Amino acid sequence: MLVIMKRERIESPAVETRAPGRPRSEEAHDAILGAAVALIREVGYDAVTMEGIAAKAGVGKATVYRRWKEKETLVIEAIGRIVAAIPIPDTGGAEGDLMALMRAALGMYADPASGLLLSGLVAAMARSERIAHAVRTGFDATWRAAVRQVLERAVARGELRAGLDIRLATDVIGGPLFYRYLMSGGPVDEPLAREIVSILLRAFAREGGG
Amino acid sequence: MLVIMKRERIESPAVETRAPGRPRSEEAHDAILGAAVALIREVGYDAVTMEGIAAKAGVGKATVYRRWKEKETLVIEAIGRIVAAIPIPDTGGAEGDLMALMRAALGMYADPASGLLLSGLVAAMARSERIAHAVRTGFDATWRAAVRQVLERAVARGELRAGLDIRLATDVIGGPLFYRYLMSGGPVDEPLAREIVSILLRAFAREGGG
Amino acid sequence: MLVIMKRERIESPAVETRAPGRPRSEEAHDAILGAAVALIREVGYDAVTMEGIAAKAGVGKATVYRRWKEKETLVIEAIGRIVAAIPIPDTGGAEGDLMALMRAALGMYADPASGLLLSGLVAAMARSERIAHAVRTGFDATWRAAVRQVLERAVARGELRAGLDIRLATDVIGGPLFYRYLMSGGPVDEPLAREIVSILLRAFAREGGG
Amino acid sequence: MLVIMKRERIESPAVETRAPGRPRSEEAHDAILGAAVALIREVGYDAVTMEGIAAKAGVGKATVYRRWKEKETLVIEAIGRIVAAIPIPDTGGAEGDLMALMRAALGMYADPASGLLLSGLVAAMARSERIAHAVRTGFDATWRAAVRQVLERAVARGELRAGLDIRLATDVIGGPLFYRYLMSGGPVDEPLAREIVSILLRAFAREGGG
DNA sequence: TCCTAAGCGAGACGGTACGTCCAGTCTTCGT
DNA sequence: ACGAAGACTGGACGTACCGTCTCGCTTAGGA
Repeated sequence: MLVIMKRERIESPAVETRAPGRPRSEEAHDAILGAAVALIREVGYDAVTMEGIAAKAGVGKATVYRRWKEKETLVIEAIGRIVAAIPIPDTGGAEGDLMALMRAALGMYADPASGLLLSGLVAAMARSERIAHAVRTGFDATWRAAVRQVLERAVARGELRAGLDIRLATDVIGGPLFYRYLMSGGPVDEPLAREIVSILLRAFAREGGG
Repeated sequence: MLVIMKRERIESPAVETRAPGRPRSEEAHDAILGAAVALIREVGYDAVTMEGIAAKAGVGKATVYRRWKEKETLVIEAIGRIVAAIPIPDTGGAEGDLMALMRAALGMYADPASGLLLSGLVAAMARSERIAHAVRTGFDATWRAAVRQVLERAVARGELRAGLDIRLATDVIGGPLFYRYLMSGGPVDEPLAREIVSILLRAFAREGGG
Repeated sequence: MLVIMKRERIESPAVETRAPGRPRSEEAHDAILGAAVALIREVGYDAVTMEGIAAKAGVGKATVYRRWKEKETLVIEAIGRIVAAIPIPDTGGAEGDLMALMRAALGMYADPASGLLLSGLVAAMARSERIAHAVRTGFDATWRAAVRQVLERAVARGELRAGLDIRLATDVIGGPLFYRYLMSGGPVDEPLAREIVSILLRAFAREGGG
Repeated sequence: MLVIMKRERIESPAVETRAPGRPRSEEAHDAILGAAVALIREVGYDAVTMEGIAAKAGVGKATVYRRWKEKETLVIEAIGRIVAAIPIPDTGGAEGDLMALMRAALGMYADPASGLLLSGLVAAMARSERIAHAVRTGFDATWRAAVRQVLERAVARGELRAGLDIRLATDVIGGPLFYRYLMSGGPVDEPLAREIVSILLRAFAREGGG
């Protein structure tokens, strides 16, 4: 699952030594990243062009290339910007916590821009190991961390059995939504979320429990 | 989940009525697809060009564009050639049947071409409703039909509870593999498959059953 | 000078005839030539395509190529169709005859289609000696013959001097209109015609004449 | 009549204000025109391709298209390079001056490239008002200005009658050569020039003069 | 205060591929 | 044995980007 989060700069010039000459403009930097994010959401990954980004940012192409050696590098960083902080819920129970997480995910899928973003991302990941890595250590990791924390708390409370495979559980929670959204085209909604949480709870309930 | 089938042409001329004029050359068609497959293997997905494909196939560019409106469509179909069909298993038990299905899926994910195929497909689907429809009624529907048949048989045998949501079950079976393969990057292997089947069987077991 | 006729007869439907499987080759022939003429007038020589001609004639490309080996050959023949019989005037005097000829020419220049036709023709002549020959022995020759006859009659009547260079006189009559129309862009009208006739009469008046 | 002049750029960027950005390369410009001229000579007008020109000039296609919107415009300008300027003669007499002008024109017609140049120009003018205007205010105007000056001097000297229609005289001088060269195919030579000058002098001689 | 290095927006540069359009040829079917 | 339809190879067209390279200018810090 991915829920987009806040991420810091991936590529940056070494700023340790004081460079001579005019310093790089922080404004231009932000404008470029902002334009890239906007274009990725608007037209999708493939249709984004460096010229379009530069134009939208009101910046010369050279200014873009001075900071990012190639399109891929910039897009990776831009993708990192498309983040939502995902609050880790604490409702006191596993079901409540998981549903809160699910609702955050549903919110993302409900955004019409997400289809292009997600699919473009997936295509880019398949083509570039660097992009794949950026996405995995970026917003996917954030989601997984949130799920992990919720699950561990549930284990600690005795709601779920100790030793459950957290990675597996995470994929079971997020996978069906992802698959439905991108491939099979069914509704990605609250009932689906509820069913999945229910399946998970049943499957990983404390032994001898429920 | 999708397991690629025969050769469900995405772009195809209406073949209902006998067309006048010279029919399209099956040789040219095969040569183009063959050249595309060869080039994808040689230089990789991104570096494939329509001009290169036409040249390697010994064919005019117009002949390529007559069949595939755009590069993406052709490349997707070419990659689809690499992947194989899925037989509907009948081992006599739900677990055996589901694992057989899973192994077919694992086989596809194990093919290095699949990442490109799947991600290209996903990106194309997000861009084009036509492609999305073709994939959903083609590749994906085939997989879903196989799963449905296996599940219905299990219900008939009393292994699974009547009235289970087959669409949901299908997404729960296929989603985690798809998600792991394209997004989170974990292993898509036999243990994962076994766990998922196990979760499903537990979640949808006949009520009161063991 | 060339004088182009207003020739209709572009369409050749007339499908009333029952075809027992015998060639209607003459119809196709005429339809092709008619379509070629129409297209030359409509869009100019360069923009004419064999496909356009075949389509407009309601004929397959092969049918066109069966009769004319290449575009040039067809266009040559089509151009030959765009000729008008130019009536040789006989007003009883050189000035009247020449002005009658002039008015025929002015009529052609007044037709808006003539600009494209003429310029296309000129370009085609420069490119192809065969086309040049066709044009020169086709409608240019018709014009020259008319002028010649008028001038010879005038000589016979004693209005113009014997031994005048008829070719020169013809070029002096036709050249300025042609040049103005195609190059300098001035008006090609009655006053111009009158002046030219007047110059010619003065220049070639019988020696010792008025 | 036209005698091609200096280098009256047909397509040119607005040069009034200092443009931002990298200025266009004069080297590239010359290389393109040079390559175009060379190819026209080598393979002929029709067979010239923009790709060939760009390749021979060692230049990207975009660099060519940035300067000339279409093939025709470039080729016309390239051909214009082949032809030289026309000096305004001053021999002291109308006949001498006019014959000097005529000889300049004959020189142009004698150049084998001129047929292609002229016909291409004419075709382009018929297709494009912009090109027509450029040619009329460029090439053609230069010739007309020279003729005008010669004629006005002759009027001032009393050799030709006051109030003669200069535009008419210019067309009568240039038209027959142009027509003969492009259409009727007769010789464009000194005798023709001499006859035309003679006709003109007779037709526009000072009244009562001899 | 001026010098120098590097920044800036703008846009041209050489390339490569795109998707379209014809020329002239070939192939199928129907009449 | 035609003729209509339309596919075939080949190759130029004009466009759009890529990543690089000037241009004339601005913005600092250090001399």
